[in-house]
Amino acid sequence: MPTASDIEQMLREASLRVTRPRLAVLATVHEHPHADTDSIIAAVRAEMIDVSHQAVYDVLRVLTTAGLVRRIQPPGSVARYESRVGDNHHHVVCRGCGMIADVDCAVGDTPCLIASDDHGFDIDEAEVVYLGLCPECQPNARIN
Amino acid sequence: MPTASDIEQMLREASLRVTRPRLAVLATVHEHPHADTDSIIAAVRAEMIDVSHQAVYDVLRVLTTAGLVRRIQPPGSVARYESRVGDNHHHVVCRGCGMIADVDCAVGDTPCLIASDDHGFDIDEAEVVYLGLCPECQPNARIN
DNA sequence: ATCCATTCTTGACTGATTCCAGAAAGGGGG
DNA sequence: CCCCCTTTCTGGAATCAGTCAAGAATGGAT
Repeated sequence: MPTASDIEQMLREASLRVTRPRLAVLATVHEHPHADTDSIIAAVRAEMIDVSHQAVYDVLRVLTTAGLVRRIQPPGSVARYESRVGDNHHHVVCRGCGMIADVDCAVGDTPCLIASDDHGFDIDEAEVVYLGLCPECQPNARIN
Repeated sequence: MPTASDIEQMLREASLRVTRPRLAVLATVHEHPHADTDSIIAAVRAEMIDVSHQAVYDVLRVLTTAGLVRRIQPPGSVARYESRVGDNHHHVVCRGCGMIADVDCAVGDTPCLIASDDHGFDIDEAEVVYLGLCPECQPNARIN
């Protein structure tokens, strides 16, 4: 887990101003992977840091643009953010409880970038979402 | 393109009541792949069929549950619907204009169902979204 | 220390989707 | 072919995530 000064340095390296909301939000994303915006707001405020929800939305957009966090949008869920960037990894989403876990790509570094027919598109990224049941939800599903 | 009676039969085979809104919505999804809800409402009304937007939302949910249409939610876009179901195919989304095209899976029928570490999840589906630029948007991107 | 651009706050607003309750319509059994 | 019950449709209001706008505050280069 990065320290407060690590976080600060990340901001500086991205040529971003270092402000209290940014430090708090970025630290929170590192502490709570896959958190949605509301959870992030709650977590930041729990640290006794007073921020408007607007500021959090702004900061998350800026951090995403700067590549410091990654925004993921699982089907049927609001936007979530994570700090793991730069490696091409994907996600499993539980159909039962919505839990999200990271998975590395089975094939290679740029795994699914090969579509059978790309229709002339210039493809630069592939988002993969696996859907299934987490270990905890599997027993419940069998009962029904 | 399925005829009106094909559409009707699809509904019956799914044990769904045959109603005007359902016929119209299902036909529209066949005619306009990747349409969002608003476009579907507009297209249905253009056929002089008067439906409430609520009915369209209902019908789409019912058809999705019955497996007659598939709901897709590209990042940064509202929900869209398509009639191609049952085959495991994916989508390319253009970063420029938002256009969506179908792509078959490069690897096989159940392509990316193999995650390197599945965390104990029971995975039954993989959604893949390729992001890039469509042929039309590529020249514009180069200018910037 | 000062100044300007950037960022934050407050509060209102949009747009997609859902909830609700009553009205209407499908279709299997008679 | 008709009736009744269940499912579906209508219209309106509500919710929820996310965005817009204008003014106040703050970071950091000089």
